[in-house]
Amino acid sequence: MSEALHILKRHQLSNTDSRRTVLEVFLQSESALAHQDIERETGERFDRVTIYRTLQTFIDKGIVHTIPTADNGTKYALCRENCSEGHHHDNHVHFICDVCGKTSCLDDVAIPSVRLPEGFSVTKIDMVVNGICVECR
Amino acid sequence: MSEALHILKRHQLSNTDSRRTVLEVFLQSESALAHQDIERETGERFDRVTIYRTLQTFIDKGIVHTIPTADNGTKYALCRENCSEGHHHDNHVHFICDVCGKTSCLDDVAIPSVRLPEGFSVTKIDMVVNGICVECR
DNA sequence: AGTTAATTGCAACTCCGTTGCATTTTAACT
DNA sequence: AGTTAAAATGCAACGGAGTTGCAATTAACT
Repeated sequence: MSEALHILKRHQLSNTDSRRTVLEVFLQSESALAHQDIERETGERFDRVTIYRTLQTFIDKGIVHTIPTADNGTKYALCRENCSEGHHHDNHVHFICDVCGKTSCLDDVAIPSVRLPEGFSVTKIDMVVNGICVECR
Repeated sequence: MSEALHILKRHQLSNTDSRRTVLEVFLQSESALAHQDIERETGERFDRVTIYRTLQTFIDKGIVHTIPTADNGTKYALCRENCSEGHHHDNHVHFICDVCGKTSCLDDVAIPSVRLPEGFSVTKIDMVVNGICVECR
């Protein structure tokens, strides 16, 4: 059984053409993908709306997580750790290369803790680093 | 001379109704503002486009900086430190309260340094913390 | 194979931000 | 103050991102 199929099964998602194909695109990609990238990589075979809904389903199930981009867009990447339904554990730094534009999860770089002023509590932290990646330097 | 006027003078910006009014809104606000907030606070007196252009001018001049929001929007806040033309020094953590929704600059909370893998260089770091602010707890 | 529920595609829509252009306002200079 | 050139504004129109309702299609199960 293919990896993609396995993931769908594990999350009790029905095996549809678009879900399988979108998952395969993620599995073959090293960097995070924008909605447009996915449209292109799937060969324009699926409706925009279908891809949006597929992505939303994957997010709900903890299969992918989102990454905010500098221009107020969203990119999507597979969750490495075991994210559970409705709760993500993507406590890692996201990196955007200024040269190649690729967005990637630095899975091994944990977000450092930060001391907030008295009375503030934390539920979520996003850290996005821009710079030049190891490929482009 | 009003504070707003002073800021405009200092950055060699002509003193127009919209610029003065938008600046005054910022000066009177504790939290960061979305474009919509500014439209409302200025009494719908200016065209959307004018406000967008005014904000862009302020960003270019280092008067305000942007803050990404969770839903891929943008908020704007005055720069406290002296940002120079074309270069911002907003090296502080941004905080979004899950209860009141207000976005604010934690000017006193510096972004902690982070160790990236070998070969990666850094040009910019964004850190956005979600949680509950001191007012809402 | 047939039934039911889930998924998809299509059309339409909202929202955010941008661009071109004609009109108005500002600022600088008599 | 009046003139003028440059800058700023308002309007209309556009483009992209994401959403919603609904009818048609497909998957999963007996």
